Amino acid sequence: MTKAERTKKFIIEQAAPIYNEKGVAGTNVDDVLEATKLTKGAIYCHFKNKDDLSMQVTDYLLEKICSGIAQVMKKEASAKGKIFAYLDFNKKPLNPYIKGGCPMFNMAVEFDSDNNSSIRPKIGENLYVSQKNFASILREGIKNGEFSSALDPDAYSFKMFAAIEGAIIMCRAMNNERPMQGLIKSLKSELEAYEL
Amino acid sequence: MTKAERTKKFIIEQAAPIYNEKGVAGTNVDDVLEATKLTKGAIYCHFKNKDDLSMQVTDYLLEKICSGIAQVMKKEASAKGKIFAYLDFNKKPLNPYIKGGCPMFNMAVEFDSDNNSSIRPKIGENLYVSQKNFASILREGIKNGEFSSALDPDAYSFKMFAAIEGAIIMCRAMNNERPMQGLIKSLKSELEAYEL
DNA sequence: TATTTAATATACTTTTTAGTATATTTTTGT
DNA sequence: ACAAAAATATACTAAAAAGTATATTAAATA
Repeated sequence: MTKAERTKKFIIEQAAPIYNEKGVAGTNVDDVLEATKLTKGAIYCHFKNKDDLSMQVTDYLLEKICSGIAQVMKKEASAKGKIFAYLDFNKKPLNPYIKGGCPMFNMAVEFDSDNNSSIRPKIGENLYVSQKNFASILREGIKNGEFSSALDPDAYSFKMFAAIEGAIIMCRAMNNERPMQGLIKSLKSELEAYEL
Repeated sequence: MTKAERTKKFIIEQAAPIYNEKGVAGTNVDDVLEATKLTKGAIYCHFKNKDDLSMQVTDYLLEKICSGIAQVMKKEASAKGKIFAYLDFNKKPLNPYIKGGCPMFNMAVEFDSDNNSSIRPKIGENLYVSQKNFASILREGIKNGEFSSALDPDAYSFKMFAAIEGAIIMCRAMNNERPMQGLIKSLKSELEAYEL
C-alpha cells in the first residue's frame, strides 16, 4: 500500500464522521483540513474537487454502516439470531457505530429532494437492498421451519427497519436512548410470536 | 393586517417549503429571493439576517406540521379514530402535507450534532411532546374502556411515531409509497388487537 | 544513494453567499 | 390628496468558501 493510498484512505476516514455529523453540504474542506491536519495541496492532490471527496466519503460511509451491520449478523446462524443482532446493533443510538448516527438515513434526508445529486439514487438503492435483505432472511426462516408462514417478511422487515431508523433519530434529538430499548424489546417479542 | 405583516408572512410561507426540501444550511437567501420575486432590500427589511429568517421559517414549519396533524386528529372523537387519523395523514409520503416531507425529522437530522444551534432543542421538545400526546390519547382510551389495559401507550406511540417517520424517509428515498400503506395497515391492526 | 516522480505546503485567485447603503417607490394616516 | 413613514430595488461591500499555481519536501525505484 503506497503512501498516496494510505493518505487518501486516512483523509476519507477522518472526513467520514464529520460528513455524517454535519452533512455533505454542511461540511467544508476547511473542516477536513483541520481534522486531518493537512493542507489544500494534499487534499486536492488526492481528490479532483470537493464533490469528488464528498462522493468517496459518502460511499465509504454507506459501505461502512452496511458492512458493520452485516458483520454482527453473519455471526448468527438462525434467522432470529440475525434479526436480533441487527436490533442489538442499534441499542445505543447516542453512541452509534459511526459518530452522527446512521449515514443511510442522514443522507436520505439531506438528498431527499435533490434530484441533481448522484448521491440520491445510491441511498434509495441502499435502503431497498437493506430492507429486502432482512425480508429474505425471514423468508429463509419460514422455509426452514423457524417461523410460521403467518409472518409477512416484507411487512415485518420494513416496519422494523423504519422504526429502528426513526427511533435513532428521535432518541438522538431527545437525547434519551431509553425509548430505543423499549422498541427493540417490543420488536423482538413481536417476532417471537411467530416462532414455531 | 399591515403591508409589512403580509409581506413578512408571504416570505416565510414561500421560503418554508424550500427550507424543508433543501435544509436550513442548504437554503440560501438567493433561493428565497427567487421564490418570492423580491430583492434583498425587502428581505433584510423584515429580517435582521439569514439566521433570523431561518429561525422564523423553522418555527413556522414546526407549527404548521403540528397543527396540520392536530387538525385531522381533533375531528375524531375516539382514541382509535385520532390515532388512525394520524396514520392516514401520512398515507402519501410522496405528496406530503408540506413539500419535502416531515420538517420535524428533516430538522432533527440536520441539527443532530449541532449543539450550538438554537434550533436543536426546539426539535427535541417537539418530538417529545408529539409522542407523549399520542400516548396520552391512548391512555385516555384505556381509561374509558376503549382499549385493554394490556396496551402500553408509551411503547406503542413511540414505535408508531418512529416507524411512520422512518417510513416517510424510506418511501421518499425509494420513490415508492407502497410500503407505507402496508405499514399503516399493520399498525392499525396491531392497535385493533387491543380493542375491547 | 542519486534521481525522478509523487506528495504536500504556502500563498494566491475565483466564486459564491451574506450583508449594507442609499435611492426610489409605495403605504398609511391625516 | 398630501406629507411622513415604511417598504423595496439597486448596486454595492464584506466574508466565506472553493479552487489553483508554484515552490518545497518526501517517497519510490533504478
